[in-house]
Amino acid sequence: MLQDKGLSESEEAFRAPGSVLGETSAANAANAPEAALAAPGLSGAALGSPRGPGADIAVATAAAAEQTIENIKVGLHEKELWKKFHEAGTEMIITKAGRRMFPSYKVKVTGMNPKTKYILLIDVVPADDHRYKFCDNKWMVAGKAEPAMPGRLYVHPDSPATGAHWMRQLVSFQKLKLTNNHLDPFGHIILNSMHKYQPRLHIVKADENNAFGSKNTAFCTHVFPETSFISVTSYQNHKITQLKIENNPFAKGFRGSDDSDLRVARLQSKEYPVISKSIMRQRLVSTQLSSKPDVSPLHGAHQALQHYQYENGAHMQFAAAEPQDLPLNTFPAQRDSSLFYHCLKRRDSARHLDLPCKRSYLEAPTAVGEDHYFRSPPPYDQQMLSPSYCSEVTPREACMYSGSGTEIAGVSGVDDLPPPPLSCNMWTSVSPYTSYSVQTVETVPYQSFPTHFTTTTMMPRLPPISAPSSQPPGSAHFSVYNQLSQSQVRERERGPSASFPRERSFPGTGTGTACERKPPSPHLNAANEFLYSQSFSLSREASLQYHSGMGTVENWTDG
DNA sequence: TCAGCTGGCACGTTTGAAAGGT
DNA sequence: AACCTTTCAAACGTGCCAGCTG
Repeated sequence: MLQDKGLSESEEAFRAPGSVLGETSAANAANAPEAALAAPGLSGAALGSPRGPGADIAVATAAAAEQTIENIKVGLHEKELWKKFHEAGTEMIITKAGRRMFPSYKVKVTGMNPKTKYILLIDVVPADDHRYKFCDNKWMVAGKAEPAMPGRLYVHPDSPATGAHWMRQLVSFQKLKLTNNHLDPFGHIILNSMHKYQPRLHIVKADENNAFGSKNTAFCTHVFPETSFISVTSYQNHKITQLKIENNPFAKGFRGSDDSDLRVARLQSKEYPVISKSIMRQRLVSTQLSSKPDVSPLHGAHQALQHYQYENGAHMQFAAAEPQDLPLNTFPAQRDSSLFYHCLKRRDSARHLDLPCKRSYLEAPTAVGEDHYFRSPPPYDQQMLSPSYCSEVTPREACMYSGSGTEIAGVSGVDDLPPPPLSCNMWTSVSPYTSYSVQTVETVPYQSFPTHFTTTTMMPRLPPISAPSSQPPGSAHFSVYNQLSQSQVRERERGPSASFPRERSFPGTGTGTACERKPPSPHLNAANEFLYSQSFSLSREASLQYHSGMGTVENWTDG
């Protein structure tokens, strides 16, 4: 199950002549201008940064891991499609029940050690601290961002798996869902509507226990700027709607009757609004209901039919075009690309690939259920303004110790705060994207993060626990379990012998209450902890220029 | 008043199970 | 009995709109 079920693109798509991947390499950032590296956590030692006693040993032992990690390259699948959306200003619907991303996040990974196990996970971090509104066919800043939502991680269900497994074919995060439900029990990524976000892919080397966090743990982070998006509860930009309808197979019901018509409709859409089937249907109903008595009942239907014909490109003129429906490229492309993809489809015959490590991943009891090494960070503004917070906190101080908050006394603004309960909502992603390293080759009008490397942290820091978006009291266990996807929830309930069934979601009812659920995957916890730790690790080296998304963990004790 | 959100709807896709054939 | 193919139905994902809400 390398790919989420339902994924059918073949790896040949990446091998076919002419196919090109937008690729990032943790090691070769400087040599990959097309790559957008971000959030790198390069070992400070590799850059000659000052370290405390013992750090050199840790760095030396991590060298081997770095060798592997830094060779990993990640290519974004369907980069062209992503760019299409990006140029129009990608919007992602968020719903209470959770909505998938489209285009879905799929990558091709190369350069892994075939025998080494890795954990792949995604988080979605705020791209800035603005709230947006769609006005005059373009996105405009509408104020300051609301407090960040719990920065959940989406761990690929195959994790941990060998490099050979990951490299075998596309790695799909198709099942990742976005929600605006602050209390979402399914582990979906929680976002604020009308905010801009940036997904990030993290590749973490698993240790001998199929977890990570040991001394040699290394990781890299890959960011594709074209995958940034603005979360919405309903589409704002008509062009995005059309792109979704045209490209998402699930939205075929809103297309024209056949491809040729669709193509014409696409051409027309540049100049005239496209009236979808559903609009036609609903207009038909409303028109029939509201039509004047002296008008034939078919009149409305006729009008609606005309709309439908226009949608299908049967006519070249449409006088009733509404100005607001005119597509407008609110985010003009900054980079002309000739990238081309071969998008082949095939059934994934190995849909239910069962990894020996999966069982432990799914069933192993949590190794961390206590609040022993998380501390609430200062509020975002403090993070941004406080040099001590950004640059003087070590991972050990932040994460490796249990006990009192005095161990992170260097963290400004946290001393007065009680330690938060351990939770998978230990947001790894809360502070705006600008707060950590990003190398963006291309710039986008609404992006505010720097277009060149300015190193700060590997991962964004925790939000203030006083933030309104924080977990409700006593929800720690609940939150921890939240990291499991619905399928994982069901999988757990089916027991270890169960195969991987087709996923069914049960919004609202779920498959049990939070208190009935089993402990979360240790990997999920570890993922948060590990990545969170790196934020502090790299904060310490804020003055350095990083060119690789790699980091090491020193003195990690996995639970 | 209005921007944003929610719920219900219809449509097409996906997928596992069942049925039938080899 | 085992395997493969086809068919079917239910669940799912999607965009749409009316109505609701703060």
